[in-house]
Amino acid sequence: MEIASQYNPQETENKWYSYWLENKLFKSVPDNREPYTIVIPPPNVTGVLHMGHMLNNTIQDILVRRARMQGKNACWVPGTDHASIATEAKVVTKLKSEGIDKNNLSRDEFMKHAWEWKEKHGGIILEQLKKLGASCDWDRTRFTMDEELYSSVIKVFVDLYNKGKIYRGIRMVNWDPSAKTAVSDEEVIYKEEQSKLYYLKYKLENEDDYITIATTRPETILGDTAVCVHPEDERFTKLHGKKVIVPLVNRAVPIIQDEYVDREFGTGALKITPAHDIHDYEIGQKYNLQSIDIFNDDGTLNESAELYIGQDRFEVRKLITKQLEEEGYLAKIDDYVNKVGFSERTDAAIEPKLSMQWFLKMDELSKPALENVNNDNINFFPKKFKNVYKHWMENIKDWNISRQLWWGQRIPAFYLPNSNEFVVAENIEKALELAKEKTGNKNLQLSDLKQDEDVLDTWFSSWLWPISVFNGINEPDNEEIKYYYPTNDIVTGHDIIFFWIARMIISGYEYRKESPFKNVYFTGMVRDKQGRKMSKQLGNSPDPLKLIEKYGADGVRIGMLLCSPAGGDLLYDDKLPEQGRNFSNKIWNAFRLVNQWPVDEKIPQPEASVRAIKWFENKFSKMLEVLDNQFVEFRISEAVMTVYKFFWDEFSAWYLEMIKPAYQQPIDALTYNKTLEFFDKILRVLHPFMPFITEEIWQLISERKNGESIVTEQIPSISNYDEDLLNNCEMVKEIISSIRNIKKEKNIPQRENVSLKVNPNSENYNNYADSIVMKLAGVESIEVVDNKVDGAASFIIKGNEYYVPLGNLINKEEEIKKLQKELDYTNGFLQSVMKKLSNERFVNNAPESVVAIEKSKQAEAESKIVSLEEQIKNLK
RNA sequence: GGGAGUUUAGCUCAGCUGGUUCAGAGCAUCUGCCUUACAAGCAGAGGGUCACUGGUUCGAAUCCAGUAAUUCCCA
Repeated sequence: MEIASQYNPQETENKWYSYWLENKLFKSVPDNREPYTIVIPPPNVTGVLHMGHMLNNTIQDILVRRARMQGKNACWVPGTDHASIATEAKVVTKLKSEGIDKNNLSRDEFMKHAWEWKEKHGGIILEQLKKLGASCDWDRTRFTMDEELYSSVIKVFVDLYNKGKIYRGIRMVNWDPSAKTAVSDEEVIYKEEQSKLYYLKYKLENEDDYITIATTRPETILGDTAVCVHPEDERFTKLHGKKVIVPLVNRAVPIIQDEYVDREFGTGALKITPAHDIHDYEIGQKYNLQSIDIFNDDGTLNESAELYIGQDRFEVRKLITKQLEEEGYLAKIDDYVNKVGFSERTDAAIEPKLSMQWFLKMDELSKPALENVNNDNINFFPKKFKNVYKHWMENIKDWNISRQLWWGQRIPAFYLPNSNEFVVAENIEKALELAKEKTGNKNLQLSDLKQDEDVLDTWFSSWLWPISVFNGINEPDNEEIKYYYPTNDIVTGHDIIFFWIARMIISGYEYRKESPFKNVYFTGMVRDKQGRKMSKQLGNSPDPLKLIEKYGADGVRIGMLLCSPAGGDLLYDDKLPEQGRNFSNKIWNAFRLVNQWPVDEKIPQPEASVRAIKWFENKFSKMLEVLDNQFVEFRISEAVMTVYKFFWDEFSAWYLEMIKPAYQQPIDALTYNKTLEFFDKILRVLHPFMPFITEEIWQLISERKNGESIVTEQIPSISNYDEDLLNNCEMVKEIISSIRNIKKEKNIPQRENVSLKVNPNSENYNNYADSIVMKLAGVESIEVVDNKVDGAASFIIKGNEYYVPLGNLINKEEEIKKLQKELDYTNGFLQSVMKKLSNERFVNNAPESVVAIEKSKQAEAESKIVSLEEQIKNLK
């Protein structure tokens, strides 16, 4: 069969992915095997695949495929998250483009549009994951608003409410005026902004003097209810107890004193707007100040502002500055850099706002979650995130779980007629019963109850994900949850350690008395070459699907992993998938080589092949051991490098060369079969990393039955290996390289044979692998001698002297120079060893083994010096 | 302002409890090769005062302290 010299991934990848699906190879049902479970971090239903997903899901796929090949019942649960704010924003925008205003729709009508949008666009990202080769059990695909998952969330809300963990209260929240909802602290991104510091003059009441305050937000003066100075600030002592007039609105407000004020900042006098700044709010509480909320939900000014009613806050900033200046209140404007919070979802500037919200009490709930990470019942990789986690958990604040949106799980609180009183129940029928009980009014109707308008924070549903995907909230004793929970590993970016990881652990202990997973693997952020985050604005994020098209999924997977130590950021560069593609090609060509050899059953097995096979078996075992340890420690990028180098160097460059038959000569059957067996084994080790090419070659390497696949083959298991044999082979490799180098220096073609003479001075010498030396180095004879050889290039390995007689090709001058250089180096080395050994304190204090090592270094160096000196003498 | 991390070759990073394997890997660079699996390749080579200063020790990239740079988290 004619096989292309370059591997073409496009042709094979779709073929095998369909084959895997058709044969249900990723399907998992509970049985008596050990389970291995991962739940996917559900990507946003609005999202498309980006580089972060690529990395994250490649790692998960590797873990799952490996577990599957270790005979475990591997289950990778895929799904998506409803992303309330992001999705609602998308739908609103889409409706707008169709001329529909959300405000004119009923809740039900809007939800219909939203579901339509979800059905149409919500599955894109999962389809993209298939291109990457993700071996998810697709039959298990879940969505956080699926009925089962929705009801789980509601059930948990009711339960926590009944346990007294959920309360309603007025709080200063981060208000997103674009989405018109509160967002959590974690969803606010602070960015440095070039802004201005405005110095405004407030006139004292009934006096001609004034006090100057500094603010970055002049529009908020309309909500001012005090001016605050530091009690010990002598500049203002005379003003204590007086009142000032807020400009434009002419409201008289008190001057108060509090140590919160930073005397160095601005003028040392601070305006206080309790309704629109968290610190001002606290001060307002402390001094019983009035709160004047001057903003509407959309960020325009309301009637309480008295001025500029209905205009946007940023527009008002410009207008009011102008007016203040015109009316003589503006002292000056400075340039100023400050941090402004923006909504993660809509990028609108966050407005601190007082509003009625639902909260979850976290202090008690979070205790087991803190403890079990502290005591390593749950392991974080890398370890350093334990600190971050601990710090957050120890200072945990109540979680604002309500969002003023429609898309999401609606809060199951039902208000009594014309009242702020409410009951909480899983459905309105139950709520009605409770309401009747509560009011004693038997005549209440369903229509009398009014459900809370808010929905729950998306994370309030995804924190249940490892449980709810197995329906473990609704049916806590079902077979699936009992079998798959707790899951094994979770893989996610470290940026959602609080959003998601911490909260999943909390809910895990609350609802299953057990952590949702044993290991948490945090990936780094994918950045561009210059270290910048990938973002749409910068346009520095490559399209993953195009990359897969260009380099193959296997190539991209390898590329992502090569430079991604756990938790460390990885700087993406096209060089990476290119390296991965090159590796695919290397594997492909190794297969081509083996595949084209004619086999002759009758010819005997050459000795070199016997030795090579023995060596390779041992080398392979050792590699498996190394790889295993790397997986235990989640050193995935090192594991990739291990298999990469093993295939490229040990298998392709050494083993295949050792057993390669002469050009157009057949290979003996024993060696051939053994080589196919090795190839098969390596493919299985490689499969979790590169699923497509390994399947392609595995299918070609031997006849396979329909439905058979490398996906469900066993990964080779570790066996013992002989370290001495491996060391010996490393020595042989050195000999071969040395001879090749000599040939190169003397311009002797590599395939021209030379003879080799050995003066074996050390017990390390053996002729076990001479046949390999002869074959790979192009040596026609190896002869043991007991003295120096004239007219020869030489080298010393492990105390043994090797000579390649070259007659008049030898340039004595050059040879002496070379030997002298090595002699000088060895002398220096010996001196440093002697320095140690002559130090009494070293000899007395260091462990014996260390001293012994130094002594053997001394002996080796001394004997090397002797033979180098003799060689030089001989040449002269 | 508080806390955590990082600093090793041009780049990205390994170096676990101090002592042959301790100064490494991959990529990049340079040199020579279209050698009958692979130029997406082969054979070689160069490249680091292990951020800086001091300490502990017979011995420090490794432990301790301080300094600097840098990143992240929290306020």
